[in-house]
Amino acid sequence: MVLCYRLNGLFNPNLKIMDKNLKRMATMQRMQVTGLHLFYSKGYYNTSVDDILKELSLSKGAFYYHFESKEDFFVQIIENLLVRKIYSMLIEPIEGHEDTLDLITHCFEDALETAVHNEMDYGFVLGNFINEFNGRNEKVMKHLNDILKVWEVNLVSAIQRGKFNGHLDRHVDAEAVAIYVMSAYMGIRTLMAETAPSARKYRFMSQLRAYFKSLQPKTTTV
Amino acid sequence: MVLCYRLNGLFNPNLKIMDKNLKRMATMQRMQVTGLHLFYSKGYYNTSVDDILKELSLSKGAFYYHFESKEDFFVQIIENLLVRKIYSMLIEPIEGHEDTLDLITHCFEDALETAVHNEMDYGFVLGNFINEFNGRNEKVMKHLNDILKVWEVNLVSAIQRGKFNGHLDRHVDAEAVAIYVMSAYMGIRTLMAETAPSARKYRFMSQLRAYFKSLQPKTTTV
DNA sequence: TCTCCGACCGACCAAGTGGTCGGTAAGGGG
DNA sequence: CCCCTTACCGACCACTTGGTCGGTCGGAGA
Repeated sequence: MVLCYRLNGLFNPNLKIMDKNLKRMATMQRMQVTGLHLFYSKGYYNTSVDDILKELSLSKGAFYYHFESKEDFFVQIIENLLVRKIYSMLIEPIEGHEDTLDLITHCFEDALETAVHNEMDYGFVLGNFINEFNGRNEKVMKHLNDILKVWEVNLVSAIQRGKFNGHLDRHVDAEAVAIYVMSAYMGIRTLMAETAPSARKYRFMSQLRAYFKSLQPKTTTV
Repeated sequence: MVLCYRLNGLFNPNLKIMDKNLKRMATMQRMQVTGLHLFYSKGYYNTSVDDILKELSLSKGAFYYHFESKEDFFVQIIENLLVRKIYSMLIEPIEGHEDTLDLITHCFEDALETAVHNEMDYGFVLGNFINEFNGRNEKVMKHLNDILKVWEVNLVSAIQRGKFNGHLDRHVDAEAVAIYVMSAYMGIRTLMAETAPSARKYRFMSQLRAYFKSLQPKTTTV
C-alpha cells in the first residue's frame, strides 16, 4: 500500500489526487479487513458479498466498483493481509542468529497464545483456507501454497543456520524438520479450535520441546 | 447396519419386511456413500443435495423421504461411515500389546500411504470437516469432536500400555504425547493435500521416528 | 380383484447468490 | 459557471439453494 502511494506520488505530484487515492485505499482496506474476518469465521463459500457489505453499511455498487469479483477480492486479501501477517507472526520471529530451536519455540508459544485468546491466528487461517479451497479453486490454492512455500523456505534456512551455528546436530535433515514442524503447528491449531485450547497448547509445547531436544548436537558417542 | 438388520429381524420375523428394510437401507447407504465423497471433495456447504441426487439418478423426493434434512443426513454419515472408518484405520491398528510406538508408526505409515494415492483418508476427512464446521454448526461439531475424543482416549491408553510394558519411558506424559501425535498427523495431511505428498510423507515419518526415539526408556544415567 | 403402503418422482417455492447497471451527489478544474 | 471524474447507491437479473407436496407405481395382503 505504501508502495502504491509513493508510486502515485511520483507520477502525479498533485496533492488532491493523492488524497483521493488515500480515500480509495482506505475503503478497500476496510472491506478487506472485515472480509477476512468473515471469511475466516464463516468460510469463504459460506460468506456472501452482502454479508460483508452489511457489516460496513456499504452497497453492492461500492464493492464491484473497487473489486472485479468475489474471487479477485479474496486474492487481494491474501496478498495484502494474509501474507504480511504470516510473515510477521511466523517468519520474522525466527530470522535471528540465536538458537534456532529457541526461536521457533518462542514463536509458536506466542502464536498459540494469541490463538488461545480467540484472536485470529493467521497461521491457522492459512490452514483453514487451504482446506476449504483444496481441489475446489486452483487459482486461490496457488496463492495459498505460495505462502506455505515461503514459510517452509524460511524455516529450512533457519534450521540450516542453526546447524551451522552448532545449535543443531550436523545430521539433522533440515527439510524434514521444517515439514514436521509445520505439520505439528497446523495440526494443533485444528485441535485447539474447539476443545480445551489452553491445556492442549501446553501439552503440545512440552512435546515439541522434547522433539527439539532430539535434534540437539550429540555430545556423547555414536 | 448389520445391527439394525438383526434387530428388525428379532422384532418382526417376517421375511418380506426384512427384504423391504434391506432395500431401504441399501438406498440410504448408497446416498450416504456418495454424499460423503462429494462432501469431502467439494465441502459440505458447497455441495448441494441435488449434486448428490444427480450422481445417483435419484430425486429430491427420495432424499427427503429417507432423511429429515441435509444436516440430519450428514450427521448420519458421520455416525454410519466416518466413525467406523476412523476406528478401523486409526484406532484398531494400535490396539495390540506390541511396542506402542511401533504400532503408531505403522498405522500412520499405512494411513498416509493411502493418502498419497489420493484415496480418502478418513483421518483427514475428519480434520477437514472440523475446519469447515468449526464455529458454524455446533451440533455437527459435537459429533466430530466425539470422534476426536475417542481417538485421543485410545491413543492415551495405548501409550499408557506402552509405559507399563516398558516400551516407553516411565516419565512420558501420555496425554501430551497423544495430543502431539494427533496434531502432527492432522497437520501433515493438510500439507500433503496439494504439494509433493510422497516426499512430505517420507520427511514427516522420519521426524516422527526421531521424536518417538526421545520417548523410549532412558537406559543411561539421569 | 381391490386396496393399501412404501419408495420414489418432479414441479414448485421462498430465500438467497454473485454480478450488472443506470443513476447521483460531491467537489475540484476550466 | 459548467463539466467531468470519483465513489457510491440500490433496483434488478438469472440462477441456485434447501425444502415441500401432490402425485405415481409396483407389489403384497385380503
